[in-house]
Amino acid sequence: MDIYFYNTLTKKKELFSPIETGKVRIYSCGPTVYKDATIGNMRTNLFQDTLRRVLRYNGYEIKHVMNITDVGHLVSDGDEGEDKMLKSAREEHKTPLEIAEHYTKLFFRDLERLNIETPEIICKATDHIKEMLEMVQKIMEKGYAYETSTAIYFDVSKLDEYGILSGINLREQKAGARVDVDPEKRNPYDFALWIKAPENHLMKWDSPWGPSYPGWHIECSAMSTKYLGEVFDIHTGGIDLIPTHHENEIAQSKGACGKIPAHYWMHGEYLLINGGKMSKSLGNVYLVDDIVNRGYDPLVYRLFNFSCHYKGKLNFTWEGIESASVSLNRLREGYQKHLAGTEDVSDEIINDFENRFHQAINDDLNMPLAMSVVWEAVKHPEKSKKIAKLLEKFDTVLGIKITEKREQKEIPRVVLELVEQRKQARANKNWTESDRLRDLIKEKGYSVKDTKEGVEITEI
RNA sequence: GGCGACAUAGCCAAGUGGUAAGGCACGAGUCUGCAAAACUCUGAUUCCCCGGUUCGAAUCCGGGUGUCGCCUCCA
Repeated sequence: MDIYFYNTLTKKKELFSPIETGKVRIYSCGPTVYKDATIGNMRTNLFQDTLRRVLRYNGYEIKHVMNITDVGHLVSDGDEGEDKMLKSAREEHKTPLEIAEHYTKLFFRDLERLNIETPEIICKATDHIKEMLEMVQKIMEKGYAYETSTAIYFDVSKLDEYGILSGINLREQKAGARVDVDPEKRNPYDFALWIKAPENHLMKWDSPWGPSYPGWHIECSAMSTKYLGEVFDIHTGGIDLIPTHHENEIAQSKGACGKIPAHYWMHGEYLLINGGKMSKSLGNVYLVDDIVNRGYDPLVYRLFNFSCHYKGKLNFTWEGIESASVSLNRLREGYQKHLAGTEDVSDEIINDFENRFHQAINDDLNMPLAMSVVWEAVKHPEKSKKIAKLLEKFDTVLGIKITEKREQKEIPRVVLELVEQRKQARANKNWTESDRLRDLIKEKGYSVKDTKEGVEITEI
């Protein structure tokens, strides 16, 4: 079945056609490991994970590379200010390496909690200084870069179409809108490929230009080339990376080898907080921890993301999370009913569900539409193992662990005793006592439900 | 000033020419001693406004209005 993706490069939905039959090579811009990853970062990772899962559903073999930025990302994209890693290190009284290790660990813990698959290759910027330097030299030799007293800059005026991704036109840009600190820069949009290190700079390497360190963008170009080749299939990232980072990656690749590095550029939209933007500088940031601390299964956040297309703004509210939480529960219970079901469902119905689900995910990852098919299957009146099996197949894309049962944690003996007492009271039809005990159990943090199979005890 | 996105029921949201998916909430019912959970049923003559094209438009065109994002950091 054909797959269509919206391509930021052409601003159109296009038929996906890989370079190599049956294989897809993807590069995703990963985290700068200087602070906690937010649920906004995770939205992008969820989008990328869905992309992987959809491609695999279609039978593709995937080679997915994600970088870890542990050097070179300055506080400002205009190549100004401190390196983010150094700033965090200074603020937290740690070494840059410790900072990187700490936040990398937390990042992968969040990926795991959200059931996001780890890309085949994870690569750190600091492990690829050699490759980066080689690329900078290549760009330099081809005449696309120049040296100043502080850095090696890419000369954007040497490219005929800098800005194709974001649609900016250099001539129409307001002069001076971008304030430059470095007067030696030839054009306002020139960016640093390599930066000469001031004395006492913590992270620096030897280079033809003395002790220095990489600019932010070169790592992605160098590592994607190393692991995926000069041109690969799909490049992904958050929408904010379009105007600077990805534009510059394209510039670098064109400078080094004359080609745009990827055929398809896909970008995930922002997650909003109560209708406005979330940003580290505004301080209205939520972490996966915040969701877990409110007692939600982290996969609730995953399901929440499927309520909207990846290219649309998604508004985060606790009401929305509660809604997703109820949904996740009902999906899982619905699955259990089909699993225990003994009725038969025609292959025609199964194929129709499968077909429509497949069509939805192949249409630029239309998860909201795909979910409507999932719900139809879950709510199908005939309870059948065939549907349970189908839902398991769907879950290879959804990743919400639909087969999971509600966790029965160890219940304290005190609570069990109260439940036993209540059972007695109910047998004696002593409802006042029964209700009193139910309140008491609630105070201990548990709720009781009287089902046909007996009493169900759940932690609140 | 430049670039871009969006506007569909109380909320989230799909749908890009053929007569409005789905989820949550609300309400009614089944079950229950009562609850809770679960299940069943129920909601837009209508898609921001005004024109136009068409047999036919939420969907295309023109013009408004409003919201948001980027061009400072951020996925």
